[in-house]
Amino acid sequence: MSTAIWWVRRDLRLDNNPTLRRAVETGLFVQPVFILDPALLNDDAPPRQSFLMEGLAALNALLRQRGSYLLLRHGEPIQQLALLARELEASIIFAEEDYTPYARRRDAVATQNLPIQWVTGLTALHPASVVKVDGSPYTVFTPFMKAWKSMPSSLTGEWKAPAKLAGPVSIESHPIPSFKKNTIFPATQPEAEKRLEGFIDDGLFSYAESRDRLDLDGTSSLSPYLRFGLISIRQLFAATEQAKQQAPDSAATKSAETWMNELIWREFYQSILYHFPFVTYSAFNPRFRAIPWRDAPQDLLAWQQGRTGFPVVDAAMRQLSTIGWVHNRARMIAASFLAKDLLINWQEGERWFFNHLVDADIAANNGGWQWTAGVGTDAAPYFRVFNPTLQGIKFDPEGNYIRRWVPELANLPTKLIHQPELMTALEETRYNVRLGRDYPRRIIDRSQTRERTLNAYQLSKDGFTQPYS
DNA sequence: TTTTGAGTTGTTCGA
DNA sequence: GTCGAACAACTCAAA
Repeated sequence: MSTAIWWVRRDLRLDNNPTLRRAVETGLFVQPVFILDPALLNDDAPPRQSFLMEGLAALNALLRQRGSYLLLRHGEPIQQLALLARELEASIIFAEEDYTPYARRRDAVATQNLPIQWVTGLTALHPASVVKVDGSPYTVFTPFMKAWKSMPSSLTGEWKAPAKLAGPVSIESHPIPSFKKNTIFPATQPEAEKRLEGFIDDGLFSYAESRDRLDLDGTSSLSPYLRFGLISIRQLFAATEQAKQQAPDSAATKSAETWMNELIWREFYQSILYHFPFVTYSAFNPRFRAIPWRDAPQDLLAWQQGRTGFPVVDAAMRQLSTIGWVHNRARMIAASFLAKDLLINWQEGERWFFNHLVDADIAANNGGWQWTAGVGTDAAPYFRVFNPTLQGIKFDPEGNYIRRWVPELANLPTKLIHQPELMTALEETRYNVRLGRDYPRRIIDRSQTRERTLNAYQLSKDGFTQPYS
């Protein structure tokens, strides 16, 4: 009997895995394979790399319970797969589609050289299937969302991996590189399931009102699990749809709807990346490709290190470097500050986030940055500049988010924590915080930055003469 | 082809 | 403290 290879990529789970399911349904022996691609392994993103390794170890443990194992190799993926296919006498390979430019180049080579079958699973719906009647892609979220919801459901119900997954032969596997266990986001499938259950039970129906609160756990915190496929996006949609049927009131229904739309945002940005791969190196909107960004390495450094003197921005940036995850609103506040207050190229911020976030996904990270910088699809109007003080007061009313991540301000009363620069000398002594010594003074005066930014964006717009295409 | 309605997440100013 | 308008006029999607 021949073998089917399940090429594991960013679908590190057994249950509700459409790719594994396809492989199992061939009736062949299924051998799970993961290739560590040196081109994707670097030391720029330690939290994500570590999460991946932990996820691989957890997947291997699950497989061993079923008499199988994760066959791991290092090297150029297509070459390694070709070698393995020969060693295993495999007649077919199944893999989940991935839409980054790098993945698509690699996978095109795989299609030409290997007996490979592609399965949609990174998104609930294939990006090429949610398009306008003329076949062109959506570039505005709301029409995309409506079209997405009108599509026939792709939900196929729960699928549990078989209790036995033994392959015919055991061939040598390279060891999984060492990693540091993530104490905040344990990279296991049961942990992801637990979080989903917890969020559906207690969180989903209040999501609309609490999701923006920086000081509460109002979000699902599932993003790292979605990023590496420790949980299935279709399972999230199905669980949400099911819970929505039992919503106790219209507010709860609305909350479930809001959460579902967030998941559709994820589908939207995957679709944007699929149809417009140039967004990885260029603003989506050609009018905003000539903004005269500031070259301000000191300001960039202060932003990266959480030393801007704007408490909520600093809290976000320190949360990022400490745990590799940041509340979505805090991401927007920090991103808006970099692009629209410091007038530093959003791509600098995109890269920093990408290297530090445990959940960083090219499509979502890029989409979020382009949106916040006002240069992307359906973007925030460019004159919309977040005021970090107001955002802090509104979404961290007691200042507890700031106290947690900027501990030198923890003693300040709520009245001052969003504006430590208003402290009198007496208050500095009383709370034992000296500005410029214990906490930085503001690195910019925001009263001028809005106009500076509007001018810079206007210049780019005015200089743009090519027709929009 | 032309027209029309709509478009995630804000801030500031002045009444 | 609250409210509406301005920000700047724009593009997208669908009828």
